[in-house]
Amino acid sequence: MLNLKFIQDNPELVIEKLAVKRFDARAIVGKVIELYKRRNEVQNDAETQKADLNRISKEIGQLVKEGKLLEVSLAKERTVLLKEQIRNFETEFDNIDVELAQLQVLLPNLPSSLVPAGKGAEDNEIVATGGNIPVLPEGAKPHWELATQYNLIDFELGVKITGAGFPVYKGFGARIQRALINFFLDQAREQGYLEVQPPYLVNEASGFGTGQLPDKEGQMYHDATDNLFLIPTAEVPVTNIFRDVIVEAKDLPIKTTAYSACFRREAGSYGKDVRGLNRLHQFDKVEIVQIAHPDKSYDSLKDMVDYVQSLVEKLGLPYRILRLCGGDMSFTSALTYDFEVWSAAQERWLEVSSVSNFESFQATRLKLRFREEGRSKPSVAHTLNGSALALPRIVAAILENCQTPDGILIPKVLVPYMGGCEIIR
RNA sequence: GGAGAGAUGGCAGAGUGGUCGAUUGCGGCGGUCUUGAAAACCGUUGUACCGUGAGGUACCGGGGGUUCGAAUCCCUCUCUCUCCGCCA
Repeated sequence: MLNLKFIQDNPELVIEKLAVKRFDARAIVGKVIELYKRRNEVQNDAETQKADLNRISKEIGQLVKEGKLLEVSLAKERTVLLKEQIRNFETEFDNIDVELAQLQVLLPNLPSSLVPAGKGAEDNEIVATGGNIPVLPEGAKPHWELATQYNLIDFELGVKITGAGFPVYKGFGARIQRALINFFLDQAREQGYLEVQPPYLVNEASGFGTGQLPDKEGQMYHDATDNLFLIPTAEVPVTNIFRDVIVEAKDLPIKTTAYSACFRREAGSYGKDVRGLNRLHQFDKVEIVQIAHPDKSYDSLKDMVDYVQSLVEKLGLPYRILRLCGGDMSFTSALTYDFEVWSAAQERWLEVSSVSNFESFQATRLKLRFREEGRSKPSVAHTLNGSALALPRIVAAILENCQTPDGILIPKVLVPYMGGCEIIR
């Protein structure tokens, strides 16, 4: 979320920047400035009177000790009005504070200056492409047919056990999942990421910290009995490791990676978008997260984009990298690069990674700060994260792109992770 | 699920109505000493908000109450730990 003082000092900038995200911030910003000013006035009034009350209280303590009972009761009388005024100011302050907090979470993050204007997916900028689009043999099949033919994934079984969007992976299908997870984690470790295994259920404070709450609870599965949420991405628990934390500047950037299952309700999706592995309620993903110095966070972003690019390169998948336009970006992001791989039988691009710099937007909510050497005050850090990578669509692309009349060719980098299996027959 | 204990500053751990933002120890930082280091000694060491500043206000798990005054008393919620039960 945006800092209130920042909004007050830069109202025009906020309005202008959020217009790129197609968000009209004028009314909210105006209200914020008005309330913020009033809140400061009220705070000043309340604190001045509290200082008086505190002083009188001390005097009373002294007078009691000296046995001057008449003065004591006179002093007590003086506090009656003071206390009432303080109560009034505090009530007003609290009301304004609540109102400000509600307004504050309505404002999206400001997009970076690199973000192109635009409405939706069609306005995203392609900044890089790589790999070769394969020419498929006669009778090439989409991944859901291949998955059934080679007995890799049982969608029907998942429906029986749970419902649509919860496939059961079997045999080499299960194995290629495990191979990808291990490959991704090993690669991340070599890049200096610390591997962690986070909880899959998070509390409300964590959901708020990374921006899923209060607005997007519809995206997450919720356990009402204990008021816990199934994570939609490891980003939530991993980033919340750093909630209410002050780190040392010399330790930045802090690089963390985690594999987790991810759970998304995906209400409202239908049709070809949810066919096969295209969109699931439960899927596997390896996530990378960085905590960075504000001056260096765009270096971190580049580092992460380069790294994700190296993964799709190593897997030999045709890909492109998009810089998302204002209209297609998430609420919390300042700059996002999406990675898409070519799904040769479906003949469409599938998003497999989204790498974002949130700048101070999450960190402000998280109260994640860093301290420079010496005795300077702590300041708010920057957070970034990215998928590296999400599995299902990678599996879909491998099945489709690597199909041959003899079977599915396993990408070379995965063969050691598949017990030497080079082709699924 | 049953029973009990507890929540205080980076950590450990005092404090049971007034001068307590909070004794002390450890850790951290600065200094003296030393060829250097250790030890010893001295000093320093939370966060947020308001204020140009001096300074002020708040925070002892969260919320509410009693009181001129609450870390301290009362109510309530949450969480943690221990023991028993169950169990991967």
